[in-house]
Formats: sequence, C-alpha cells, structure tokens
Amino acid sequence: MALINITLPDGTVNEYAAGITCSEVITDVLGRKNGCLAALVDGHERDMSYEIHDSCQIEGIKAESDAGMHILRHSAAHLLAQAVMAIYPDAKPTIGPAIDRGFYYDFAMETITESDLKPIQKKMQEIARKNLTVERVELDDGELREHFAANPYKIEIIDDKIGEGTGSTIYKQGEWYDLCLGPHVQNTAKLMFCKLTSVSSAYWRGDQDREQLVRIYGIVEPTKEALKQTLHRMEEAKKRDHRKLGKDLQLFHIDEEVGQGLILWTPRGAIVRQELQNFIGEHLTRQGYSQVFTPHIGKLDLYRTSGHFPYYQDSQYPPLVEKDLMKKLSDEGCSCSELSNLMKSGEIDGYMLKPMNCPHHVKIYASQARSYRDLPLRLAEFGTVYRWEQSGEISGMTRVRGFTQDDAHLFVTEDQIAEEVLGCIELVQIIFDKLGMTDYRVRVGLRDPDSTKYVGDPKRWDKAEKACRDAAASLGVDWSEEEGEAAFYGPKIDFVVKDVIGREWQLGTVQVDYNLPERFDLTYKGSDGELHRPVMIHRAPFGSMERFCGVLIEHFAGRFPTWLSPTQCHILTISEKHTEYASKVANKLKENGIRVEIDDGDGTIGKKIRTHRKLHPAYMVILGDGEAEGNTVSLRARSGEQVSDIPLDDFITNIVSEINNKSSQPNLV
RNA sequence: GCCAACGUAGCACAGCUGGUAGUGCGUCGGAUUUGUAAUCCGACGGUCGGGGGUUCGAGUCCCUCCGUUGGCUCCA
Repeated sequence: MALINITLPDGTVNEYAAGITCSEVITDVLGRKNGCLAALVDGHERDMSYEIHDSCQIEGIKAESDAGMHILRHSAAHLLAQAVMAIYPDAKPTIGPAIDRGFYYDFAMETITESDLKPIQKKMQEIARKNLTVERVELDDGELREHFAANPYKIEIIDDKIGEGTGSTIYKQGEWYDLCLGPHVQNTAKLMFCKLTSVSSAYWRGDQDREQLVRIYGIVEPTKEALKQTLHRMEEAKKRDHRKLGKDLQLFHIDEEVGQGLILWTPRGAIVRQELQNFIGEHLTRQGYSQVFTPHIGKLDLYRTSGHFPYYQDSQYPPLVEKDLMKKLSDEGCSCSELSNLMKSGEIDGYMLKPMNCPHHVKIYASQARSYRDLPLRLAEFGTVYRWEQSGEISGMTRVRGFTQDDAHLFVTEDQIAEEVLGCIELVQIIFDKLGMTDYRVRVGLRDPDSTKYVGDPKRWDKAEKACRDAAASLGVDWSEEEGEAAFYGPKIDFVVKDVIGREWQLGTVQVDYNLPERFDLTYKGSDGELHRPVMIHRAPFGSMERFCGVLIEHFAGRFPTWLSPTQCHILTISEKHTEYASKVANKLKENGIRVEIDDGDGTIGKKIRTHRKLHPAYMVILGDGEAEGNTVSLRARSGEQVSDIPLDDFITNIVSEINNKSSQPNLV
C-alpha cells in the first residue's frame, strides 16, 4: 500500500496509508473529541470523509472558527430544507446559504407563518437526533438532472452554474438530498442546537419580477451553551435598539399623522443632535470651511440641470406647483399624469423639495467668478433633504424620508483632490475616534470596469480612484475596494457600521464628483489665465444626523458620555427639607453650563433613583442633610457606584472639565 | 413597492371558541418627609389604528386603507 506524507499545522509530518480520510487523520492527531467539522486540505475545504491519496497539508476546521461556523450553518440550512420537505412535501427548495449570523433557506411553497416554525424546528431536531450520515455523492449531468427533475429552480441553477457534461455533487442525508458543493458536517447530530428565528419572503434570485419565495431564517451553534448565549445576546441587542431607546429616553418621536420616516426631535434628542453639530462645527472652522444656508426647495429647472429631475422622480416627493397655475390646469381638466408630463418636458415649472444640497451649493460657487486662488472653496451646511424612500424600507432613524446631512461641498482643482479627500476622511476619523466607534469598515467604491454608466474621462477617474485608495490606506484601519460601488459621477469612500441587529448602514461618506461641475458649467481662472473646470467633493462625516444619532444611541446603549447626555445631572432630594439646597446646587450647575434636572418631589430616594435611572443621566446627585450642611454633593453613577460628600465646587470643576474634554464616559465616581 | 405577522389607555401588556373592555407603571388628589433599584390609599384615563361589511350583537369574523415589525427589492 502506498504511503503519503501529511503535514500538520505545526509543521510535523506524519506518514499514512493513501486513501485515509480527513476524519481519521484528525482523530489520530487531535483525538476523538477534536471539535472539528471539516478539514482544510492544501487550502481547500473538504468533508471529514474526504479520502486523501496524495501527500498534502491538512488542518482541522473547528466548529468555532469562521469557516467552521459557515459549514455548520450551511449544513443546518440543509437540515431545515429536509424538515420542511417532510412536513410540506410540495415545497420546492431553492437556495439555502449560510449568512453572517446564521442561515436561511428559500422555498417555493404556500406562505407559512411564524407559528409554523415550531413544528419545523421540532422535525429538524428529530432528524438531527437520528444522526444521519451526510454523504457526498458525485453525479454526472444526466443523473443530476434526473434527481432534480421535479424542481425547476434547481434545474435553473444547474443550467446556469454548471456547464453541460461536467456533472456535480449532491449531499445526501437519509433519503433526502440537495444539490451542493459542500463541505458539510459528517452527520446530522452535529446540528442539534438550532433555532428558527423568523420567516419572511424573498424574490427568486433577488429579482423583483420573479417568483416570491418563503424564506426561513435560523441560527445554529455547536453546543447548547453557545446557542443559549447567542439567544441571550440577541435579546440584549433588542434592548439597545434605537427605536426602543428613543422612546424610553424621550429622544425622538415619529408620528403617523406627520408622516412615515419624518423624525420629530424631542427636547432631549435635540440636545444630542445639537452637541454633535457643535462638535463638527468646531472642526469645520479649523479646517477652513465656510458655513452657508440654503432653502429647502428649488425650482425644477435647477434639478433638470443637475440631472436629478426627472431621472430620480420615483425617489422624490412630488413637485410643488404654483397655486394659480395649478388652478388654471385643473380648470382646464388637466389630469395628474398630464401635469407630470408637462413638468417633465419643462413646459410648466414648479418647485421640488431638495433631495440633496449639491445644486444649491453649486449655485453659490457659481455666484462669483472664481480664480484658482479661491480654491479649495469649502461650503458647509447642515442641510435638510427629502427623499421618497419606499415605504417598506423606512425604519426608525436609520432610514427616513426627511433628514439633515452634515453636508459640505469642496470645489477643488484636480491637483487638490488627494489632499482634500484626505482632509475629509480625517475628519470622519476624528469623530469616530472621539465617540469610541471602532467597529466600522471603510469601503472604497470604484467603478465597475465593465459598465458604461460612468461619466467623465477614464484618466481622471484613475487619478481620483487612486486618491481615494491612498486616503483610505492612510487611515490605518481595514478597508476594502469594491468595484461597482462608485457613484456614476465619481469614486467614493464610505464608512459603514452595523446596528444592533446586524444591519449595515453607511454613515460618513466622501465622494469625488466630475459630473455636476460639468453640468453646471463651473469654471475657475487658472494661473495660466485660462478657464478650468473644478472638481467637486461631496462629504458628510456623519452621513445624516438622523441615521448617525440612531446608530449612536445603539452604540452607547442610551448611556451617552457626559458631554452628549441630554441631562448631565439629575438632582434627587432625600426629603422636601432639601428643596432649597437642591435649587441652589442646580443654579450653580446651570451657571456652569451643565444640564440639570431636579426631582424634589415626595417619594423615597430609592424610588427616585429607580425612576431616573431609566433615563441614564451621567450623574445622579443626591442631596440630604449632610450635603446641605457641608455644601457638598453625593454622586451615584450609572454603574450604581457612589461617592459621598464631594465639595460642590470640586464636583463642578471636575464635571466641567469632563465635558470640555468630551471624556468617553462619566468617570467622577 | 412586494410577502408575512402585528396595531387594545402616555408606556408595557391581558382579553378562550363574538355578547357592550382589564392589569401594572406613569399621571392627578390625599396621607407620608423618607438616605441610594418601586411608601400607602383613592381618582382620572381606552370604544379597542381609520373606514366599510357580516351579525340581534364585534376588540374578537370578512374587506379595505393607514401604520409598525421582520425580510426582499431599492438607497442619486
């Protein structure tokens, strides 16, 4: 029998008989309870049952590793499909991949509801317990098509992804099998700890015009304990949801009667927003920005020039038409669609709620003759824009119809792009750092080389893309290039963060734009005396105040650092005897610019603490006899820790410096 | 926009197979004047998201619109 050499991760080389399986090697090296689900053979993921015939390197894939979890989840998706088929024989499985937090499987079947998940899950456990062997079977083309003859979706996949005559593999567990490349766990017993989490719908191949499928989501973990922990984490995450906290902490309100996706900033939330705006404001001055203000509407002509109307009509609020004109048209029996056509053709005019601030800023640039000495010209505005987002997409503060961008447009020469892009993303980084937001990714959006939708000279694109890439690289954080993610008018750099339920949101963005300067025929006079075209950079470090605050609420779980806390000190009195001292303390704090709330009503101190805790103030200031006599305060932190009898003046000095330094969390206790 | 589930007092929730709405917190009033996660008593407060229908009778069944949630699609 032939012998082969197998190299282990630590460099050891073992000799085995050819034909040995991965499982046997790993068991030999790591023992029976090795916790591995599959193996990495010369860099390729293989099933445990994979037979090795040549010398190679091998490494076990542990269940806890990313690769291991992926296999576990993918296998669980198969198990789900098997269970669904057992209960709904007419269901047609389509695809069922592993995803970040678990897995899903899409079925063509009658719609089911959440309550139907229980029996399915039960069936899954039943099958898992049977400990069926998961077997890889290679089939030729004919066999493959025969196996899936009853399932047009699988046939479509075979048609598209697998060339004629090459055949492919299926994975079989018991009588059930699925088209799949694998690898998978060895047996269904590895999939005991699953939980189906939700049911929803999806379009076949993500195409709105094709069949709507039933999608079932689930999670799976290698152990019971891990599953319990994951479920617990999910529960905890829900408590941090900004929509819940926004209500509990009275930060914002969304009112049906005002409209979907239109945020009402209540006093406490408005403070957070204002503090953030002030924070950016300081940096704007430092970086040489000029503040501007522009109105919320503009003539349709403006957007015809910019190209936003009528091209983006579907994602805009309908235009506003002048009263007299509207009456005249209505008297003439003009229908809505005729009106719309007249607007599109430019025969009649109207106004539009601005869907972005750029055109207004462009007009400020164009209001004067510019020379190269004026550049870069940096115009900044907290500009509120309105977009008609699809009703199903609107969510809390993160996806809304009216929002305020911390916007700015930089008009620069070609040569200034790199430096200015860098300045922009540095600002984003300063902000993220200050707020302790470290869990973000940077995405450099480049053009799709195969597409023709991009405007502008490819050479200029190359240069701008390089500037973005270089800027991203200089950040010292992970970043990725993504082709096809550029806007049609230029490359961009996005800062993307996840919310508590794992959804990604684009916050800060920096975009290079060759298009608008062209469309508005912007120029500047160069040192050569000739007119040149400036380049625009769009930039919003927060993205929008709404989305950013939404994400920030979750980031801090409602426990804002002192400088951002809507109320920084909640003064609680022990009894009504202390009302006078409390108001003295409150006034002193207010004189120092500290935001104070006073509770000098009746009720026990325990009750007051309980009540005020829910608002997560930076500090609770407890005042009783001792404090009144000694002119001191006692503090209680969010953690429950407390310190007594701090001289009032010391407290003020400390908290003021804490606020001025924008310390990350209260630290005086 | 599409699919599904859901929508009961300010908030969190209960109301089984249809018979004219309950609990807790909050609020208000009274008593209490209290040292660090809920002092006691009482009162007010919903017509059950809007509209329509079935029925002798609907929060409870049906239709429709609005909204919310989870996804899908979309995001200049």
